[in-house]
Formats: sequence, structure tokens, C-alpha cells
Amino acid sequence: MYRTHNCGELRMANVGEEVTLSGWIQGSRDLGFMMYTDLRDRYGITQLIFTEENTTKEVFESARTLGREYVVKVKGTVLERKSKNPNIPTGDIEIDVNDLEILNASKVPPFTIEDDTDGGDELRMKYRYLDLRRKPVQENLIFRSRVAVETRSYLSQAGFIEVETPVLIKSTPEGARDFVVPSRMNKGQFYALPQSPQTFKQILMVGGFDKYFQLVKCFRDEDLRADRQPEFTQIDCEMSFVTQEEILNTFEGLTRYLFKTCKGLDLPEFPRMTYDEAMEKYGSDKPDTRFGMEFHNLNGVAKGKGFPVFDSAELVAGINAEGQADNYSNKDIKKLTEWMQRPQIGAKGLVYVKFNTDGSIKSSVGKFYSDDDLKAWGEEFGAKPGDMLLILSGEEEKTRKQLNELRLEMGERMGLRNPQEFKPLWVVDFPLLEWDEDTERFHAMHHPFTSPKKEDVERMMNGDHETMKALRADAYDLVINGVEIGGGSIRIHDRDLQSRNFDLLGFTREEAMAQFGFLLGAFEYGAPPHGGLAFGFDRLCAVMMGQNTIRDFIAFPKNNQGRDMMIDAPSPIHDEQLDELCLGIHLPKEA
RNA sequence: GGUAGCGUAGUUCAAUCAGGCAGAGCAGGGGAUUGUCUAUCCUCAAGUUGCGGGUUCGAUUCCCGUCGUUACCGCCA
Repeated sequence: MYRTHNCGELRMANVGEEVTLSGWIQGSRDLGFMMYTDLRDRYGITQLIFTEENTTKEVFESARTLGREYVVKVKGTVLERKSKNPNIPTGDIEIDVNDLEILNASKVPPFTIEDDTDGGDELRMKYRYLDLRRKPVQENLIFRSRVAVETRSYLSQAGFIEVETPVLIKSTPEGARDFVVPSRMNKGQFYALPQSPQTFKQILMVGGFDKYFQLVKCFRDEDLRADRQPEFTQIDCEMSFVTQEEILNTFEGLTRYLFKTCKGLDLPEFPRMTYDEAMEKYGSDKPDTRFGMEFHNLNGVAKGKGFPVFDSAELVAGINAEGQADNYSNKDIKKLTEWMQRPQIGAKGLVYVKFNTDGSIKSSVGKFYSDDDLKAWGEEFGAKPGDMLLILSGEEEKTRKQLNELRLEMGERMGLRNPQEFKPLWVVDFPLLEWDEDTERFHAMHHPFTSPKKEDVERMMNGDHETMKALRADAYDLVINGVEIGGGSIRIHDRDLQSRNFDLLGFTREEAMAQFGFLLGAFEYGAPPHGGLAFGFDRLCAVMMGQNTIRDFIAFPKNNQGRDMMIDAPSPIHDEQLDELCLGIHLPKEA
């Protein structure tokens, strides 16, 4: 028997017991006449003690040969410690070892297996099996498991059926780039890995499974970020005979349940905000509502006073950094301005107005505006003495985007983005279509099966080009703390409306039939009204734990270049494999 | 595809600004140590400064290229 207990469970109550433990050597502290060794497994750390008095010479000498990460089995007696360690649960006891068996030696690991490791990202990924031994990574994966279990529990309880959908499917032109898989039996043809099980879950609705869910891997061949992996997991759901309202309530319920059971937290309200309002007040379709600092439009009070930059701008708008007037010297503001002018943000400049606590007003555009003018601005914001307005101007969409970055940065600097606080938000009424200037065609903002709002259907069937830009969809996103957790929509279940949507998206009838004929076909056999949503499962876990990278919630993640550093994938394949698939490699020529 | 940063001992970093013997913490080896707990003290070892080229009497440092990596922008229905 390798163990009678794990390394995290022995307490004072066990004193005197003969126990057997197995685990990894965390480290040793050799005091000469006696030696302490920490034995670790995923449950905790238990201290082993070897002394000249009580330990046989053979065992003691063997113990001195133990290196970090050796795997051992020990037998011994649980003792009460003379000096206790209040920092760990097993800190009151130690094991007086009388038998030590080295199960496996270990090379010296390339980084320390500690909570605060000295290992960089690259090493940690290459030696992921060592990184996985670290407590923070284990805690994240255990948390993820918990969230998965509770998700299944909640949705099953609510009558949802978990159905698996295929991973080898068909490439579709819309959306992200597909990962493709060559077919040996169908030479020259390819499967694609699903970007999401979208069409399958809709088919399941036609098939009568009126409540479907799945924890499912999705694949998108796009460039990566800290919160984006080429393969990721969704909580994918679809329901029949429901309105948007019922869907939002169902998944608000799921979200509340997950926070309650996995974090012990009761979430506050799930307010609703239209896409237009989010863009206007926050310049983002995923605003962080842990803090206010909403945009205020200054077109009315700032234009027509002779400041050419503002006069020629489509939008003049700003935020109020409350109480920051004294915290920002001219130098600080210059730095902030330079930060805003980085190519990633691309602001032309930044105007400030300080309402100093002594009642004076200071502004970078004081030359053009009287104190009374500036006071009028302050009134727009409800600014108090000590507040500082930060104002941008320019083309409307760009300015909003830049102001969003500024707002988030100021929120960060002012400590308003508390990782322990959770503010959910439904953003609703997304536009149905997005006009792409480059390709001169419409894209589906959500996906091509999204239904326009009922009141917009008539206009969609008959309207002109400009009308199409203004169509709203029954599409919604759940945002928590400025992170898009997931989204969904009511789907089109009518074949004619779906055809019209394909028309607008620039599909010919033939293309639509070739790509989605199976779905259009299904819609001719009594498709129920349906809708659904999907949550990014990895992201949800990260947000719940207040972290902004999803990598440590995935056991074997890929790096920025989409490489698995541990197994070193992707990799070339043998010529025989290529031949079998009738594939040739044509690398791009060097420039 | 782009922008920015990083690449130096097993590892995390310093030295690079202004070219002149490449240094520290941790990890590792050896020793000491009567209650440690990421022990402490002494000591030893550890380097193709990512790679290639250029400038220079001399390059870790400056320049060009390249590769790797991170964050972000584009992209991600």
C-alpha cells in the first residue's frame, strides 16, 4: 500500500497513529542532528522528521540523498510538533519516519515548484508536467473542474440534455478561419474543425431536443491573445420555444448558481443595456461597469468657440477622473498624452480641464475657453472641485474607442477595477449586420443565423442599403467586469428570412445551398422558433478567479504562436502521410 | 500582417544609457548547524551574452538581418 493518508489531511487527532504517505519531496532543512523534509501531493504538505535519536542510521542516510521532486513512500508515526507552523493545515504535526522507500528519483527541476515560481512562461509550458505540480495551477484546474460539474448539474436539473456534436465537420466561409483536416478516403477534400457547434445545435432543435447543452471544444485559427487560445471550451446551449427574455433569465440563473456554488458569492443585478447605449456611454460593447466614469458629449458646449480642433471634430467627448486634479502634474499629463498617442490607440492629443480644490480652473485649452465656458463643461459632468476632465475629439467611432481605452486605464490607475468585485451586464440589441468597407459587403455581426428584431423583419425584407445598416438583432452578450463571457441570439427559423439574410451577406443561392443546404433543408420540415447562447468556459473560469489569462485554466495550453511547447506541435509530417492524403507542401518563397 | 518589449549561468535578473576583466539572488555540489518550515551561516562550481553579419584596436553594449518569446493592434460571425 502506498498511502493510508494524503499529505494534507493529518491533524492533532491523528497523533500516535502509524501512517504511510507517498508524494514528492518539496525540500529539506538539514540541521545536522536532525532533518526536516517536506512531502507534497496535491492535497498539501506534511513535514517528515529524521533525528539521530529516533531514526535508524540507514533511513537517515537515505533521507539525506533525497533531492527535490524525488517520489518517496514513508512509514512513520504522527507526532505533535514542538514548534508548530500555523501557516499550513498540517502544521501541528509531523511524521517521525521509520521507513523510507525512494519510488523514483528526479533530475533537478529547471524551475522551482513553488507558488511563486521563478520559471518564465516558456519554461513552464515546456515542462508543463512540473508546472502542473504547483498549487496555483492546480487550484485553477480544480476550480475549472468544479465549474464544469456545477454547470452540468444546473443545466441537467433545468431539463437540458447534453448532446455531443461532431468534431470533423465542414468548412464554412463566415467567421473565423477554420482549422482543416484532410480526408484520406475522400481525396482532395477536407473536414474543418468546428468554430462552434452552431448549426448542429440548431438542427438539434429541429430534431426536437428543445433544451440542449454541451461543454464543447471549439477551434479558431486566428491570432492569439492572453485570453484567446486556438482551441477553447464553450458552454454551448440552445432552446426551443423561448423568447430572448427566457434565455437571458435562464443563463442569469446559471451564472448566479456558478458564482454561488463555486465562489460562495451572490451576484448583484444583471442590468440590461443596449449596444447603442454601451457604445455611447463607454465606447465599448463590453463595458467594465465596476466603475462609472461614463462618457459625456461636449459637442454642444465645446464647439463654436474658436478652437479649431474641436470645431472640426465630429465628436468632442470626455470622462471625469474624479479627485485626480491634484494627482496629475503637467508632466504626468504629458506622459498620459503620449500613452494615448501610441500607435495602438492613436489619439491625436488629449485635453484636460482641472477643477482645482482652490476653485481655480486649469486647462490645456484655456487660451480658447473662458472659465465660464469650462465651468459649463464641468456641469455636463457634474464635476466637483478636485476633479479632472480628460477630453478627446475627432471622428466619432475612433474617438469613442480611444476614450474607452483612456477610461479603462484611468479606472485601473484609480484602483476602481477590483478583482474581488463582480459586475455582470447584458448588452442587448446588437446590430444585425456590419458593413465592411474593404470588401464592400455586409458581415453578420453575430453569425448568419441571427434573427433581426421582429419589428425590423419587414425593413430587412424590403429596405435599402442604409436601412440594412440600422437593423437590430435579437442578439445579446453577457459581460462581467468588462470581459465578454459569452453571447447568443434568437435564430432565424424561417427559410425565406434565412435566404434573405444569406442574400444580404453576399451568398449566391448556390453558395448558400452548398454551404448550409442541410440547415435550409431542415427549416422546411417544421423548425421551431429557437435561440441560445454560448459562454466561453475558459474565460468564465479566469474571470471568476480575477485573472486575465486563460492559459492557467487549461492543462496544456498553446503559446502565442499556437505552438504546444511541450509536445512541440505543430510539426511536419512524413512524405508517406502526405502522399496518402495527396498533399504537397508549397512554402512561400523567401522575399 | 503590424507596433512595442524581452532574449546574458540551470533559473530570475544586473551590467548595455556613455563600447574596455560579465555580476548578484534563487536552484545545485561540499561543509557547519539541538526545532526548522521557501531555515540560517561558510564555501565551491556554473557563461557560444539566442543566431548570423557589420562598424571598431576592442561589441553583451552601437548598426543591419534573422530566430524565439510576451503584450497589444489588425483579426477573432
